[in-house]
Amino acid sequence: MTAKQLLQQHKLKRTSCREGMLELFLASKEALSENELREQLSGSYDRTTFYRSFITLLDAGIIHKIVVDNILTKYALTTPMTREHQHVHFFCTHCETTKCIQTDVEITIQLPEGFHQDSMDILIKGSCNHCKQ
Amino acid sequence: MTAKQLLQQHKLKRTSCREGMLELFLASKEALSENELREQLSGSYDRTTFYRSFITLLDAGIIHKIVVDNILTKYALTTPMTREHQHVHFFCTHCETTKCIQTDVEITIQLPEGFHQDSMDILIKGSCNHCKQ
DNA sequence: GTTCTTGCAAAATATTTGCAAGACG
DNA sequence: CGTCTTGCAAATATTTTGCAAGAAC
Repeated sequence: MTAKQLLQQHKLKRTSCREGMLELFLASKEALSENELREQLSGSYDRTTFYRSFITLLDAGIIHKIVVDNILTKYALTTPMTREHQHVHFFCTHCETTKCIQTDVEITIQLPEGFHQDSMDILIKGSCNHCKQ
Repeated sequence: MTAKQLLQQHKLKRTSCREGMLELFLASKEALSENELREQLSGSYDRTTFYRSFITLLDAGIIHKIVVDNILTKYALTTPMTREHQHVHFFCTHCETTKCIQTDVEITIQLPEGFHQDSMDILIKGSCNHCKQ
């Protein structure tokens, strides 16, 4: 799957900003922040454009957003694996690497009477393989 | 446990802002936002004071912070139940009510080789008992 | 050529910091 | 009275909006 195909598949205009962002997402094993994208695209685009592109790609479901406390916002491709209801993210508290974790176990939490669950976000914080102590 | 006791126990000065905040937390079954606290304390304190009081109470471990995406930040008392490594919050996408959910089930997620878990935050989104459709 | 996207400027929002005045113990 | 806390002003950061020029199809 290429950036071009992803955009066409979702009937989105193929602009260089969107295509550049998607290429970076496709090449990365980890979630990326706005700043990381900006650096790698050599600051070619305005911040406003990034924000609007994020919204477009989020709405299309091509990427999803990962927010860690209020510290950090990252984005990652939505793959079949991450499209699931149940979605686990790992955040390294040392290097801030953030990634989607595959899980086969079905997690169920008993809610109080009258509460209804739509989705569940799970964030695990710790040290990644490069930062292990 | 009273607000006064909580502050003394943690060797914190007993100021009216801290005490007022803690009284609201003690009386509430749900997490509260800065705005909710401000309204209920009739805007008696500066925003800066709230932020600094949050930091003080967070550092002391008296309260904890719940961030929902980037939309909303709430705070709730840290009770023995919520002091656990594993922490479940419920967020109602209609009325934005946010609360800590008790769970006895121990959730374990297999991390990739070399990754180490310190903590896990679980956020369940859905409708609360008042907003159920 | 019509519609959607971009860049710029500016506004809105959330949060942090410095400093002098004031409250707590 | 010494130390910690508050309020104000201002800085910083993030995100949103309006509008005219430009690109995509």
